[in-house]
Amino acid sequence: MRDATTRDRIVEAADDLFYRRGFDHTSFADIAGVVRISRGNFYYHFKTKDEILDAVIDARLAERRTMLARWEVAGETPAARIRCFIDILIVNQAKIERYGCPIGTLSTELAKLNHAAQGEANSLFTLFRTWLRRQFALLGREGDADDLAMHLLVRSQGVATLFNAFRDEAFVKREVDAMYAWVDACARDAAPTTH
Amino acid sequence: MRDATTRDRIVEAADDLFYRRGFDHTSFADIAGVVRISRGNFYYHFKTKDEILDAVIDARLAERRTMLARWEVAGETPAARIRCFIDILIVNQAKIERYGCPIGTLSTELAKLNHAAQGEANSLFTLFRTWLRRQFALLGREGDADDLAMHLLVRSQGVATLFNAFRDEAFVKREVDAMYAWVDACARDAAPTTH
DNA sequence: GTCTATACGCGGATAGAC
DNA sequence: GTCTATCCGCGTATAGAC
Repeated sequence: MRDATTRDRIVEAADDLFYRRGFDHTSFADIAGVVRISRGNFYYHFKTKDEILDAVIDARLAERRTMLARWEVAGETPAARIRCFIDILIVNQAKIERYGCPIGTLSTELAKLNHAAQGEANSLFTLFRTWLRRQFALLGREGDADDLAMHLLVRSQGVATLFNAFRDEAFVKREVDAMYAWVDACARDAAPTTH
Repeated sequence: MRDATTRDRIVEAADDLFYRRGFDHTSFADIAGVVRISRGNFYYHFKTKDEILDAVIDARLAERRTMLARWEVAGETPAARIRCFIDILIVNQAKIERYGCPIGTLSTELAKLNHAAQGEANSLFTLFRTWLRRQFALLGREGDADDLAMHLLVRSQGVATLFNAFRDEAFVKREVDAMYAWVDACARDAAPTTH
């Protein structure tokens, strides 16, 4: 792999700062400080701050798509793959505790800013929604796969928000276990395959 | 009731704007425009913007306490009172669709800003958590009342976040119905009273 | 491609008149 | 108690040298 271009390094730093501090609250000076370039140099790579946001969202989309592809390989059954999704709350525990969910908090912030990129940001949610829907369908829940996908997004978003507020690890563990049990129940309730 | 003081009107306008646009993104000029006072006049009533935030949080706490007291009267059973909480998602549907949950989004924003008032803002969550815990205990679930309270907060927060992103009313209705059913199941699972 | 210098408005905050 | 005038730093963005 070649060295990261300056553009790539800007996007990477912005991604991190937008997550940790929020999009609006992150300044060019903040990003420049991380990337070690001057503020003026920014405008060679991007015309506006909004263009950086678009690039960050694209990068997040690409990264999550790669992650989903990995789960396809790692999970032998649909239930196992859905558990990979639930496990994000454990794997990224430290970051979620401090900064919440990178997708949910960006979506929420852009809604308040009434920002043009709201739709782009929400496509991150849609990526997971669609993927989960397929897993639930494979689980034998074709009829309500999308409802189940949304329900799981609800619970993971809620856990992220409240973990960020209360910072209680035992709480996350309980909720994750409850989600595991719920997925198992979904599988049990599926109409038995007839063949 | 006496006329609202200028201070009250500032707090009321700030409360609304902090909710709709976010705390950081709301300027003194924005609030002054609503209240129809000059920017200079602010500093007679508050020393800093952070003091306005404290006052807004206090106002929200007082308002929610009043609301909970109303529910105590309106709901004949613990289950009915818990349903009052769930119904916020319906009653405030239009606002949640546009701006999310006023408590959750403030908590999330202050965490990113690493703001001193994080604890104050989280006390809004605690208010509901404690109240719900008591209702679940009265329902016969003394043993895990707090876990159940947190679980309901998880689901209402998650629904608010995803409703704000996807703006799908049918989704809210489904999730609210599922929460109703879950509360009923909680009541059924309670150990039967022995006397 | 990266830099320095700079424009220019908006942010919170202060001083002091009325 | 409310106003006007003003300070000053930081925000995005631009111009142009190297």
